[in-house]
Amino acid sequence: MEKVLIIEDDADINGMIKEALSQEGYECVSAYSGTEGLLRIGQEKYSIILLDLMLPGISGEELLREAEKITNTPFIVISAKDELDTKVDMLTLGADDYITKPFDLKELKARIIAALRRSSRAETPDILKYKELTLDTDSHEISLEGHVIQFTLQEYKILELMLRNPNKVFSKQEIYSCAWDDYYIGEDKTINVHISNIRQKIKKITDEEYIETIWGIGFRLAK
Amino acid sequence: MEKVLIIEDDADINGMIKEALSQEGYECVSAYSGTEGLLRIGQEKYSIILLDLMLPGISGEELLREAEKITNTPFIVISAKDELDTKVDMLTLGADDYITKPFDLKELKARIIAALRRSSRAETPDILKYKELTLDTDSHEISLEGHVIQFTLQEYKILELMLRNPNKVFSKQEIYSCAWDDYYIGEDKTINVHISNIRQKIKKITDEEYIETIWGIGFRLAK
DNA sequence: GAAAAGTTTAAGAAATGTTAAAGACTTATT
DNA sequence: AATAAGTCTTTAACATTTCTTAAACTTTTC
Repeated sequence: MEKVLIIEDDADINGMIKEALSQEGYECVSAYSGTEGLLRIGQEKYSIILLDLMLPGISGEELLREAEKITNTPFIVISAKDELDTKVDMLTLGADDYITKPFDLKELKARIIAALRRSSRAETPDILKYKELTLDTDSHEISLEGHVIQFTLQEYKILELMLRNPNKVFSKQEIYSCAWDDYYIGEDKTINVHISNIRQKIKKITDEEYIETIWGIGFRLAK
Repeated sequence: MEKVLIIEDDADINGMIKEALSQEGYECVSAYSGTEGLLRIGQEKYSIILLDLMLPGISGEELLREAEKITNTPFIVISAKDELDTKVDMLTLGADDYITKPFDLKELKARIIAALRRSSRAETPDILKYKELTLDTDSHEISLEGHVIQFTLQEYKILELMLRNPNKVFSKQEIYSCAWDDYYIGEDKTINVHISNIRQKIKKITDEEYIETIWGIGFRLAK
């Protein structure tokens, strides 16, 4: 599902946008200040970000400049009618599109669709991170503290599964059915062996624990 | 210099846009009907195309559909204020952006700049290089350390695919559907054979490895 | 301390990749 | 139209890597 971050300090407008987009099937997250927005951008990957220019804390311009360093998510800038010159600058600076207040929700939706289409066309790789562990879905490479580690197919799949849900505890059944595209049939030792092998490869580089055992339940990324 | 095609039947508006953009240093060509527009698109490569929806001859929608087949030039659709639904469709259909009449020339310029920026970001170069390997998409020639190597069509397509995304690992399915313009049907040994043949041709010139096998996943250019 | 659950090692089984060669197919040439 | 040259696909034997299983060992829970 497409995840949208709405950075807008006016709670009414923020809520209205959220409601409208949620109805269309988007998953929405609201941020009410520039600093909060930046924080959320750093924590999670969004499909698209709606950014109001007038913000408390940090200005929209600054936010855009900062955000560009850490993500390539497309931005749609929202601003009042009288700031056209600023908007020209925004587009030049890096926003993907802009829209002026008051805006028609239909138009906003259309611009979101267009921006998402453009961004999917550009095809950007997914990069998952957890502590010092980085997984690049494009190159299928996993590196730890800068060192590339060679993982086998199953090991890779297990790590990808965990990195996509950093807090979730996975039962062996879940790991099996996800990484093997198959039903789970009794013998569960296989997964223990793979987990063990992953741990050993990680141990060669750092002593820090990356996979935690939850007794009787399964495994997850270590806190 | 950026070349702009303006497809707009109203001579006054067409002229006004042309004048404004020419002042900014764009080279403008005017077309006054859908058919003329399509003709010009076929004849010459434009950086961006401005398209009025209400056209004599052929509708803007139809034109867009036809044009998409022959070019990847971005379109900005221009239309009257009351056709918002149509515009939503336009964006979904393939337009890069839209703007409603009456519009501010400043805004039009900004949207042109944004569209050009996006398109330049997506643009692919004519000559792809990786280490000592050079592929010229124009002459369809591939050379290694200065020596031209004769590759067959399929070999060429596989190499082109890989050179366009130097880090990505390509599964056999991906290679197949890209180089064969066809769906993937089971038998996967074909690709292994082509990879093998490519490697042999490269080996005649250098011992350096250019294609790497990622077990269980596919192939990619060697680091 | 016994039972249950998890870890590790090692070896054989299974899956996947490589290469060479033959035949099928396509295209160019006479 | 026949021949020739080149290209693509399939087959099959072989090589390599990865996966699973089994067994011995360790840790946790009750």
